Amino acid sequence: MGRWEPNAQGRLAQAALELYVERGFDRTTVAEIAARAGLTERTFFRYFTDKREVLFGGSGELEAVLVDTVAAAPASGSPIRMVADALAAAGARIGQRREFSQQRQRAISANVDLQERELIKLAAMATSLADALRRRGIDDPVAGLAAETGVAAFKIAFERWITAAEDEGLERVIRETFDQLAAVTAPTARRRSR
Amino acid sequence: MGRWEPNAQGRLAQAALELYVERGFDRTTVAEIAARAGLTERTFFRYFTDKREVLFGGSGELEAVLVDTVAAAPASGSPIRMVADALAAAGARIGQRREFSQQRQRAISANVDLQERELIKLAAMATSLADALRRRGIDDPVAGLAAETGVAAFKIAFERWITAAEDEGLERVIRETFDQLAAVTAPTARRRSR
DNA sequence: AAGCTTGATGTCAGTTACTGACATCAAATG
DNA sequence: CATTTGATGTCAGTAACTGACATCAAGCTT
Repeated sequence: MGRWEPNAQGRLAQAALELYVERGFDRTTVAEIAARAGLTERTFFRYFTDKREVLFGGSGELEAVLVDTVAAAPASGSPIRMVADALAAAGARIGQRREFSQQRQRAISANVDLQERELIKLAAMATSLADALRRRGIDDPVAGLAAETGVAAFKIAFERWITAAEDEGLERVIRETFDQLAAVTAPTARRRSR
Repeated sequence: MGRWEPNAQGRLAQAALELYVERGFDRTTVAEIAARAGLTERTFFRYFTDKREVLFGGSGELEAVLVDTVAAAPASGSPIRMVADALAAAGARIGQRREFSQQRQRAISANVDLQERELIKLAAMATSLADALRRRGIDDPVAGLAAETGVAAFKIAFERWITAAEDEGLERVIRETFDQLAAVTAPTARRRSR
């Protein structure tokens, strides 16, 4: 048996999520999180750069999925197709833990600081996607546009998935949302009801 | 002559921008900003909710422009068209102060906390746009998608405008970017090089 | 004009996120 | 067995932000 309980980082993340849901992000102190995990405040800050980051541990892996998927995509696909596939692959990962995602999102929705952090994680995903596209020979502005609009679609899809009465499968929702995207951004041809 | 120098809020905002550019956001204390404006730290926090907000004073007006433009848009246009027009109108405002925007963006680019704040302002714009669209009878998911992808396009346009060698006119860049958007998100027809 | 009210500002004390420097101590290592 | 290492703790400090109360010129009332 080791000197300390195992998985300090995981215990901290778990304790933080519980407390953020129980009493809200700003009525939770880092000292409380650490105490619930059987550790001290100082140790919390060795694992997480700040009080918000504790909810965003998986974002590095997700970015890797995006980048790898784009890197491995067939060259025959359009940029937006590559982006859609990458985000669907990421969605397949996230989609496996809907219960957790819902709890986490409940905490985030209740606090602006956490929303800011979520947004910058999504922005980082967009940046990684755009870089990956450029490595596939796709120039700006297409690379940037495909990445940013793709992430925009992902946001919409994620929200629909998380608030739905039952689990429709995040990957599937993402694909449906990308189908709708094409119709929405098409030039003003239809609907010209003159 | 009044008891105090006029325009305390403006002086604080000016001093903050200067200091953020001169030595960076996190090497600037609120006390320093206040001192440069001839005020105290406490007064700073009466005008701005936090140290970041001081760079985002205009965001309320911008949202109003977006909402008003969508509300007044001809019913014959598509949702994405309404969004494009609204963002172009907002762009016309911002576009008049390129020098200021560049300085401000230099400060933001150098600091993650400021980037987070900027992202949530953009997200708020998207939310307002979506709400305005719904008031025009456009349902989800179209309203949400048009708003989010529109703001995504705006981001790309703004970045191009701000980094360009010379001022091409933000409104014009926005319109060009929306034109490219349709091509990017179109289904995989072209480019099918099999 | 004397007195009262108001509103912008200042002062001060307190909480909490976060950081750097140093201490501890069981386990791994040689 | 002595040494090193790595995860944790302790402690002191900075700075963002908040609440409570004080100040005082300008304007209003009578």
